[in-house]
Parts: sequence; C-alpha cells; structure tokens
Amino acid sequence: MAKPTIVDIAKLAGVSTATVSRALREPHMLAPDTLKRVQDVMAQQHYIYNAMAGDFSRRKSSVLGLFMPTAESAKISGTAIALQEVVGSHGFPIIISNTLFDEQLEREQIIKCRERSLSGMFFVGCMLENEPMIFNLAKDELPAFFLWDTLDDTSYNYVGFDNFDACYRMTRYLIDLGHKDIAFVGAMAQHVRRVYKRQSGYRQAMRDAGLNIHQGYIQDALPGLEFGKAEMKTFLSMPNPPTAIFFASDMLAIGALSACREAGIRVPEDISIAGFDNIEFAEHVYPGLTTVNVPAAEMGRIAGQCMIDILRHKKRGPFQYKLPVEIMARGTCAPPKGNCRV
Amino acid sequence: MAKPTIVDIAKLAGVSTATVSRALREPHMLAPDTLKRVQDVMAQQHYIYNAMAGDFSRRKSSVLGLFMPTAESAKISGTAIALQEVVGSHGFPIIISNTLFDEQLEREQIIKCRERSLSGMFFVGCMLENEPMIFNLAKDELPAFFLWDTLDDTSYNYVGFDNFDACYRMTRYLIDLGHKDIAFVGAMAQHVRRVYKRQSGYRQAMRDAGLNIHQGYIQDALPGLEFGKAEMKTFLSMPNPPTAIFFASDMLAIGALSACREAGIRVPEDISIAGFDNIEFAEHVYPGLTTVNVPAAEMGRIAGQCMIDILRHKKRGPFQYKLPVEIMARGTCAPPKGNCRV
DNA sequence: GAAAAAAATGTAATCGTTTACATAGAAAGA
DNA sequence: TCTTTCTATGTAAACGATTACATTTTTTTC
Repeated sequence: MAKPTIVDIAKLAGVSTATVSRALREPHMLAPDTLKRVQDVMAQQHYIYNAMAGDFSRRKSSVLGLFMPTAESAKISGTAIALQEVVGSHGFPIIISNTLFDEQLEREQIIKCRERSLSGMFFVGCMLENEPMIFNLAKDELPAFFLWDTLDDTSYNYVGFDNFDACYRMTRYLIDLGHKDIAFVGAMAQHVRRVYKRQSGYRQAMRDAGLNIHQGYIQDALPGLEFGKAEMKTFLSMPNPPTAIFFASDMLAIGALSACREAGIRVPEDISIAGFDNIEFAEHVYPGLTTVNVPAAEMGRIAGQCMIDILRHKKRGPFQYKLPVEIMARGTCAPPKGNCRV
Repeated sequence: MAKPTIVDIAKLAGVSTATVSRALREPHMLAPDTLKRVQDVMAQQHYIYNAMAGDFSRRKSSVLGLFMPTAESAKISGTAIALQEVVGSHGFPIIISNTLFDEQLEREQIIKCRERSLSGMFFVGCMLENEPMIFNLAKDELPAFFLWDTLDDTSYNYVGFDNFDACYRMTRYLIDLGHKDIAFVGAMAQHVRRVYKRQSGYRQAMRDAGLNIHQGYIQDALPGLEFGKAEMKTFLSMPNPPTAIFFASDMLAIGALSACREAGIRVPEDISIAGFDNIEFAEHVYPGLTTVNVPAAEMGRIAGQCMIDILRHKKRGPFQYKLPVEIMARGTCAPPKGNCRV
C-alpha cells in the first residue's frame, strides 16, 4: 500500500481524522484508550507524519531561519550550534543562511524565507542596507530575534552585548598599559552595525584620553586570518607603526600574530595585539591572545529559548538581553617599549 | 486585501491558474506577452509565492538536508559552507542538523527530515549504529550523498577521500623520519567509520613497518582542543612516552601543542606531533602543524553540484569521487631525539 | 435524578499550488 | 484545402493535514 495518511489511520482505528490529528499534536485532549488505539495503528502502519501538509494547512511552517554572515567565524558558529540545540530539542528544524556579507544575497535569501512562511527568524546582525526591510519583517510578519548586538528600539527582541562599550573598554585597557599610538582594524565596518559600533567605541576611548588617531590607524579588512596577516604587514611597513593594534576579531588578530612571527617582531615586547571574540584558539596560540570574550553560546541558547516561549504563547516579549563581556588579559598586550609606568 | 494567491493573479491577468503557475516555474512555456502580463500583475500586487503550498502539492519539499556531527569542526563547516553556496545559488535552502555524535539525536533528526520529504540529503558520515537505516533511506526514499569518506558499495553517491590511506601515509611519514614509538589518537573511532578507518590505516602502517604498538598508544578522545590537551598530558606522564603522536584531527593536535608548551616540552625537538584536516589555523600555530589536508570545500561543492544535477534530471549517478589528500609537512614533526638518520 | 458543565469526538470546509488531460488556434505538410 | 502536428492555454481534481463548529458522552452539581 502507498504511504498511509491520517485518513487511513482514522479508518483503521475507527475514529475521525480530527482525532488522529489530535493524537499527533494534542494527545492530552484524547481519552487514554483512544490515544493508545490510534498510536498502535500508527505504529503498525509505519505512519509518517506529513509535515508539508501540516504546515500548509496551518499556514505556517514549523521551520525557523537563522541568518548569519559566515559559519567561518568559529564564534558565530558557536551561537548557531547552541541555538540549534535548543530549538531542535523542541522539534524545530532550522534553515541556516550564510549571507557571506553580501547584501544582495542576503535579500534573496530573505525572500526565499518569506516564501516558506517560517515561524521565526534569527539574525546575527545583517547588512546595513537591509536593516529597514528586516525590521519591517520583524514588526509585521513574524517573530524575529537579533543577536550579537543591542538595539535602541525596545520593540524588537534582542540578545546581545554592547559592542561600543566592549571596544571602549579594551581600548582603555591598552591606554592604561601606556599605549598612545593605538590602531584599530575592523571588518566590514561600513556594512555591519556591530563592527561600526566597535570602531566608534575605540574612537571614543581615544578621544576621551586625549589621544590622536594617526593617519592610517583605522583600517578595514575582510574577515579571515589571511587578511589579518596582510593588515599587520601594512602596519609594520609604516614609518610610524602603532605600539598596539586592536583587531575587531580574533581571526584577524591571530593572522597578525603570525605575520609578526614571520617578520621577527616580538609580541608583546615590540608590539601589543588585542583581539575580539575569544575563540577557543585564542588561549592556545602563543602568546595567549588578549581579547574580549563574547558569550556566543549563551546568546544562542537564550534566543532559542525565548523564541520557543513566544511560539508556544508562553511569553510575549519583546525580550531584551544585554549580556556582559569580559576582557581576557593574556599574553599579547604589555606596556609599550621604553615605557615603565607600572 | 489579504495576501494575493495565484488565483487572484490569474483573475487580474485574465489567465488561468495553470498559466500563473507556469509563469513561475516554466516561463519558457508561455507566450512572451502573456508572461509579461502575468509578471506585471505579480509585481504590482506584491505577490509572494507560497512555497508550502507548492511543496505540498508537488509532494516533495524543495529543501535539502545536511547531517554533520558538529559545526565546531572548522573543516566540516568548510564543507557545509561550500555546499550551501552551491545549492543556495540554485534556490535550494538547506536544513543543517548537528548530530553532536549522538546516535539517538541523529535518528530523531532523520525522522524529522523524513516527515518533511526533503528532496535530498547529505551526510558527513553518520553514527555507525544508524548506517543501515540511512543506507536504506538512500536506496529507497531520496537522493543522498555521503561525504568525507569513500564507500565500497558502488550504488551510493559519495564524495570523499581514502581515510585509511591518508593515515597510512602520514604514519609512514613519521616512520620514515625515524620514529618507532608512534601513538594515535582518534575521536569516536568506535562510532564513526571514517575515524575507525584512520586508526586502521595507522595500525597497518605500523604493522607493515614491523613496529610495535605499545600499550596505551592508541587512544580515543572526544573532539575538541581541550581533549587533545588532556590526551597529551596523559602521554607525557607515561613511563615510556611515544616519540611521535598522530592526532586524527587538528583540534586535538593543537590542544596537544598547547599542553607541550605548558609542560616545557619542545616540539618537534622532544616530541613530534601530527594532525589531520589542515584547518586554517594549522599553519598559523607555532611551529606550523604537520597535518593531512582534507579538500573540505571541494567535497561540498562537488556534492552540491551533483545533487542539483540529479534533481534537475540532468544526470543520474551514482556519483563517486575519491579526492586526493596531501600531507602538509610543516614544523611539528622531525626525527626523534638521538636519531640522526637523515 | 435532572440540569448544567465539561470532556471527548466527529463533520467537513479549507489552505494555494500543481499537473494530467482537454481544447483551441496556428503552423506545417499533403 | 484538409489533415496533421505544435504551441499556448484552460479545466478541475488532487495533495493531507487542521480546526471551527457541532454533536455526543461523561461528569458534576444541587
């Protein structure tokens, strides 16, 4: 026989399709013996629930969507994994879209998701150009969660941290070590709000300390080890290289570390390097990378749990979580040469 | 007005729903002016295709599924990203399931996928216990692709490399350097076929060279930096530690490197360490990690492209690609102490 | 023990596309 | 000109679950 449907099951169990449907979704509504009878027939017939038909009928898919720039960032993957673990345990599969920092691609993927009537979406940021569209979506169409940053508008759900403050503090940390010539390298600062905020935090800290940001001290790289390496080489070839460089991602920082080793520059004796993310490798490179710890997995877990609560009508939101970040002072930052404050 | 459907579009354009449907899926079947008329109405009405209804009607979802143990492995993520990029560009979204090396979880996720009638599935290996079920699925239910290993049965699609041979060669490389006391550390060798094969390759190389595998020289760890570190400590505390250790993943190897540094053991002077995967970090640690390069992205691209071809009925398969791997000799392996063969 | 309330179950319309099949009109072949 | 063959389009029956509403059965209340 062809695959059995609830109609077949209903007939065999001597009940209506409504009852079979309820056995699937609201078993508590059924009398225990009816439930058992239906379940027995299902088992015996190897019934497989047709999620397409169910979603279609309910006019809402039970799939969730996650938008993130790239799974290559180990830290963002950490968010994705934790998120998936939580929503998965509640039976929600998740479609992951890597937007690859491509504005157009992101738009296309969002259209695809709208066509599928996902029940909820998560955004680990988005391209600045698509923000208005995405906020409209979050307002009118489905529950959405924004991760990895805070939002000023309190009508949206977010689980993030203060990117501005995190970078302000790390910059301050470098200043307190005695550095005056500090450079900053972001990735896609013009297209990703959280990176822009990081740069702003750095700027503000410099300003507040009365320090100059020299020509060429703010750079924008592509994300990835190789690009960190390339940036570092550029700095090293400057007539007046900075005494400390703050990279807005650990990947960049570790690439820079690699460039230093190749160039025979000692870290932190000759130059200080700081990162951002606290990826697992950060404490395993040598010297251990001084960086800012981002609570990636926790953001994923919280967003996932809140989404479940929203979908189950347990809570309404909006949910807004601002998580703390921590400066992980390890081995790559020290006072600048010829400076013995202590 | 509520969201327009093809019925609305059909009315407004003065055509039948069949024509609208064709405008969406087979535009070449329509007369150019009819097509334009329909498309204009769609644009003007902000029509959004209802993929749930479409999939339901077609009795086949246009979503693909990817099963992998964990996105924490940077190299496996590389496969996922490449795969996603290819199938995404053809309009196929992808549901990613991280099975977390959990047999039961993997089974549950597979059931969920069957309920959704995915049009195809990719497996970066699977738990040994679930192999029979999954092969049945691949045989009867939908196109499936197996990645990261070769298969003996030529009726399935795979894009992989020879795990046995790769490890045989790396072990041979260590033997050729003069090592006799070589240890091997896998992760989940009893549950993941490709890891088991790696171990077998190591065993065979040792046997062929007439070397003994001492007590405690084959270990099984959990995947992750920390566990590599822990394993290394265990080896270092042995009365007769090996002179070389081959870790079946770079994460483990880099964790081990870290343990050596902490213990004041020099690599490769005091002990040689080899990895497997060639993750991006491998060449950025110090000393550069000697490892086996796995063509992760390429496997993803090939599998994705073949799947598209199958779904479009361009080719039929089965597809079987055995890709070459390469030993990346870097800085962590050298002849053992007191041995000057050259 | 009758009425009211609650629990369990049934009826049947509904969701929006797809597609096999039918048909009309145009082009090609005789 | 009359078939025959294409091409473009229309008709309408699926697909399989959900759920508002109706009905029956059971329990509670007085």
